[in-house]
Parts: sequence; C-alpha cells; structure tokens
Amino acid sequence: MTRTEPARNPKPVTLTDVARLAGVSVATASKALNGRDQVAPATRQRVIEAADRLAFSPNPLARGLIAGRTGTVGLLTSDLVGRFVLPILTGAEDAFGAGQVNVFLCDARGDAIREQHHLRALLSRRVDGLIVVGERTDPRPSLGPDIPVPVVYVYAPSDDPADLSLTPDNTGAARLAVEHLVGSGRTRIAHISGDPAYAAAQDRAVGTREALAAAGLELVGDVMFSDWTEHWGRDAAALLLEHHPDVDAILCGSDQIARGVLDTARDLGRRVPEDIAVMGFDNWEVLTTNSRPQLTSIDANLQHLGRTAAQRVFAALDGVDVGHGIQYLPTRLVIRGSTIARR
Amino acid sequence: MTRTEPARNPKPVTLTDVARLAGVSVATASKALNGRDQVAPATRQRVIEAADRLAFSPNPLARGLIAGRTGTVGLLTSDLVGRFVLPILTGAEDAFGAGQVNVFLCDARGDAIREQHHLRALLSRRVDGLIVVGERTDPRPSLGPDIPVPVVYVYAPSDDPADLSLTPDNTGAARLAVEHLVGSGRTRIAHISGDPAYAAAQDRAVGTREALAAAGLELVGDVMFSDWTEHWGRDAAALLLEHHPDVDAILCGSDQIARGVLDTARDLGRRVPEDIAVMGFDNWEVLTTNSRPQLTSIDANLQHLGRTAAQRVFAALDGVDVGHGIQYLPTRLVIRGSTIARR
DNA sequence: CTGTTAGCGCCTTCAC
DNA sequence: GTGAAGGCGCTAACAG
Repeated sequence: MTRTEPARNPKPVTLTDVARLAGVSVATASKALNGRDQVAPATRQRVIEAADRLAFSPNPLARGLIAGRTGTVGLLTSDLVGRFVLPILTGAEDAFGAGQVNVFLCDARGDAIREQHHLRALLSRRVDGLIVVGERTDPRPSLGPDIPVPVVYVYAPSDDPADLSLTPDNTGAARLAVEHLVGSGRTRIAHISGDPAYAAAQDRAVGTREALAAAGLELVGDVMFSDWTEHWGRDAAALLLEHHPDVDAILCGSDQIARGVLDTARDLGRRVPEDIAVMGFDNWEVLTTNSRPQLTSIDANLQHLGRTAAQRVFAALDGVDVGHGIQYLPTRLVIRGSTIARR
Repeated sequence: MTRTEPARNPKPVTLTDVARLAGVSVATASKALNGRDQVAPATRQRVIEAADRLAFSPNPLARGLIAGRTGTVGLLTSDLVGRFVLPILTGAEDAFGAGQVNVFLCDARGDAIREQHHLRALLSRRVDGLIVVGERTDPRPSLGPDIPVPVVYVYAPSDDPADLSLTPDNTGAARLAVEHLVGSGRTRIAHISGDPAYAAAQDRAVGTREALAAAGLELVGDVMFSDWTEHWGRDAAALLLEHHPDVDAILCGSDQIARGVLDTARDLGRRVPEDIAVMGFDNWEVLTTNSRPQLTSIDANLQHLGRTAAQRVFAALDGVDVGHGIQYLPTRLVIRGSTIARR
C-alpha cells in the first residue's frame, strides 16, 4: 500500500460531502463556512464541525470560476541559479499578506519554445496574471500583446514599451555606493566590473562616474570590464594595485568580483577596510556574509520588486491603469565590515 | 494602451473558436482533435489545421471527469536558497524529453500553513502528481495518505515509510570521497563538518569512518562539527593544523566550509593540493569553480534525482508499483585542483 | 433561516 | 455530422 498507488487514493472532499454529513444543502454549507449571516448559529456550528472532520478545504479554482479571479500568478523565469527569481517569488507571495496569493514558478531556461509551453500550461490553469523574470537587466523579447491576463516583467525589462517592466535602478545604485565611499572619507576610487555586454555593468559604470563627478572626484583608472568571476576580481585587483597603488576604495560590479578583490588585497598585504575599502554588488548572502571582512554591498530589493509586481498584476485586474514602460526601483545599501571598520 | 489593461486583451482561444474557424460544431471539433472515429478525414484535417492556426490548447481543467493526464507535476519546496530545488526542477522537466512535462514550483518556506495553501492550489489545478523537496536530508512530515495523486519526496525524505522518498546516498558519498583521497596517496585525513543536528553531517561522518577503516586508516582527530559556514571552516582548519600539523587531507562537510579551509591553509603557508588536499561537498558551482585552487567536491546528482522523481510519479499514474520507503541514490565525484595537482 | 435554481468557462458525451 | 445536455465545485440570487 503505497502513497503512489492511485487506486487507493481518496478523492478530495468537496462541499457536497460536508453538506451531506451536516445534513444541510450545499448552499447552506457554503454560507455557513463563508460567514454569511443568514445561518442559524447551531447549523453553522454543525457545518463547521463536519468540515473539520472531513478536513474540507474549498477548491480555489471553483471559487475562481465565480469570482473571476483565482489569486494565482504564474512566474516565468530563465534564472537557472535562482538568485534573482526566488526572492522575487517570495515577495510576490507576500504582496497581500500570507496565504492570499499563490505563485507557480516555471523555468524556461532561456528557451522560447519551453517558454511558450509553460505559458500555455499556466494560462490554461487560470492564473490571474504573469510575472516574467530574466536574469539580466537587458531587455528581453516581449511575450507579445496577445496574453489574456496582465503581465509584468521584472528584473529583465520587456523590449516592448507597451509592456510594464520593473527593474532595479542600477545607476542610482552605483550612486548610492559612491556616496557611501566618499562619505566615509575615500577619494581614490576605482571600479572593477564584469561583462561589459551587460546593461547592469554599463549602468553601474555610468552611475559611478556621475556620482564621482558630483563629488568633484574622478575615477582612478578606467572602469575595468571582463567577467563576473572571482578570478577576474583577483587579477583585476592585482593589476589595479600595481598601477595605482594609492587607490583607497574599489567598487566592484558584483559580489563575486569583490570576493576576488578581497583575496588579492590580503595577498598583497593591504588591510580592508583600513587601507582599502571594497564594495560588492547584489548582496548575495552566501558571498557577502562569509568573506573576511564581510562585504558591504548593494541590495536590489528583489522582494520588494516581486511584491510590487504582484500588486500591479492584481491592480490591473481591477481595471486600474498601472502604466507601462520601464520603471526603475530603488536599491538599498547594506554596510558591512569591508568599508567601515567595526567598533 | 498597456499590456496590463485587461479590456484590450484577447480571450484565450477555446474549442469554440476552433470550431467556428473550421466551420464545424464544437462537438465535431472535439471528436476530430481527440481522434474519435466518427469524423470524416477531410473534416478532421480542417479542424486540426484550424487548431494549429489558433495555437489552440485544450483547457485541462474543463475536462470535468476523466483521468486525462495533464503532464504537469507540482513541486512543493521549502528550499529558500534554491540550491537544491532548482536542479531538481530541471531534472523533473527533462524526465521525458523537452516539452513533455510542466513543473509548477511553489515555495512553502517551511511553513505548514503555506504548504497546505499551495497544496490545495496545485491539486485543484489538476496536477498529475507532486514532488516534495526539503533542504536537508532529515525526514520531514508526510503530507499524509489522503493526497489524490502520487507523491514523491526528494532530498528530504518523508517520515512515513509508506511514502516514496528519494535522497542522496550521503554515506556512500563520503566513501567515494575518502577513496579518492586515499587513492591519490593521502593517509592523514581529517573531517571538518557542519551542524551535527543535520542527518547529512552524521551520514557523511559515518561514511568517512567506514571508508577509512576499510582502507586500514583512522581519522586524524575527531570529526569537527559546528556549522556550515566559511567562518567555521577557517577556524576549524586553524585548530586542526595546530594540533595535527601532519594532516595531509581535509574532507569538508560542505563547499562553504572547504572555502574557509582553503583560506586558512593559504594563510598558514600550506600549499593545496601539494601539502594538503581539500575536498568540499555539494558541488555548489559558485563556490567550487571560483576558489583557488578549484574545489574537488561531491555532486548529489540533483538533476537525476528530479528526473527519477518525475518518472516515478508518472509510473505510479500508470499503475506501476514504484515502491515506497527511502531510496538512496548514488552521488558523483567531481575532481578539481584542490586534491590533484594540475598537469 | 434554509433549500432550490442558475450559472461561472470549457469540454465531452449523448441523442438525433 | 450536429445541436443540446451534462458536469466539474462552488456561490449568488431568489423562493419557500
């Protein structure tokens, strides 16, 4: 007798079962359970007990048939690592308090065919709306205008300006970072970033330059682009410290790069943060909180992004005009020991 | 005109649309598409073309009664980080080739209430089965015997032996690791692990001891337990190298710990792998491929686990007895520079 | 107060 | 080959 033997498995209990056990009609049972006030207290009690006894839980889809809304959104992603999509998912679920929203995540792995396949599956399952998440902030192809439910693009914006997209404000984020460094007394600031083909790399570089200019400073050397790895962080830092030994802060394009930079700094005997401040980007906890010292970083507020996306989906369902185009949401500075000495 | 304005959005295409386009009744269209034999071949052809043209996909929910498999499984997880669940999801989707299976992932965040909520949502959407994924290998509460579809527990096994659970063979994994170390000439092997409350920590410790004994060796010192962090890895390695300077290999309970161990080894001037071999566990790429040197690790074959789970779900649907209890699946050794010098 | 009736949106199965 | 009926599980109107 295994749980995986379908023949043995009971059907889910329906309102009809409850009504029968309580000796009332389905309508009465429905009213009793939904707190309508046209039911005798004794009857209500009986129904509730029956429901409890049968462990009844209403079929949300049947409710959705009537309400025209199921409280479920589909989350289409291509973020294999899940670094971005999972916080976004969590945020979306919490958009209206616990247990109000269901999110179904499907992974398309960057494949248009798979995306269509999942899209169909989600739509036929009556999701109220869709959230589409990509793993970089470069525009991605729109799902098109023919989706029968509201769609919000998150992190990776849609390439169609008629769509609504929510993405972190990377330019502003870099500004935050530089202001933090300058505010804590740094003046010789360099920027080691990742793959220049990423919009995120470009936006952060622009923001860095702008904020430096605003503070009357100039970047030490050029922005160093290559890839988003620790390895590059190590190499770049070695190069940088050789050519510009007087650098007193390194803003990195990702936490991984920052980890590499920390390694090299240590190898070369530079103390962090005393001699050099090091900052990461993305606030990926497994990297930031485990390094020596812990990494100051920029958090993209992904949960907030997810929450906002879900709220927009349901607002659109309510007929509210939620706007369109790319909306840039604020990021958050997380200060740790790599920029400010403890105590 | 935004994509999120519901009034502008076309309805999904239904059988009615197909029938209209093909110039037949819905009934005929239904028969034609379902391969019933009371339809003229020409008509059937026309209907099929119409369906294609409209990209029609039948709504799996509207088939009130019959068993028609929907090719969809629900994935219930509590793995916030997604390190385990995402490869498992990928594997499940690939169980029968691309585009055959849809997986809907729901995150319960370790909360029983949320889990019930998602469970209902998934079941009402007519998923064919469920895969339940936890983030540790300790047993988790069963969903109970009253689920109307096959359920397979992955990574975290169910506490009910009547359920089917698939989990990595941690004991065997540790054996693999020790055999690799011994096979490459190490004899003074220590084991730094994580939180001893985790079954994974205990299982790996047992496997390590067994394999050492089988090789006629003994562990250097005791197994060192604390937590799964780089920080602990650094501290533990310092302690270990002080008390047992002659150690020539350190098997770590996780990649994070191993990263910390690598740091300390470098600080103390021990060369890896020449003086000391270091091994991680879990093969978390962001950690293993970015370290200096890259980390040899044990891969739990999570994709294979996911694929197997999905296959079991559908086999059970076909009435095959897929067994029950905990099944331990083999792991895989991934050799990198931290145990064997390159070239 | 409670039961009856009528759908929600879609598909399948009857009769004709 | 067709139209009409039936059903999924639930709730909202109305009757009684």
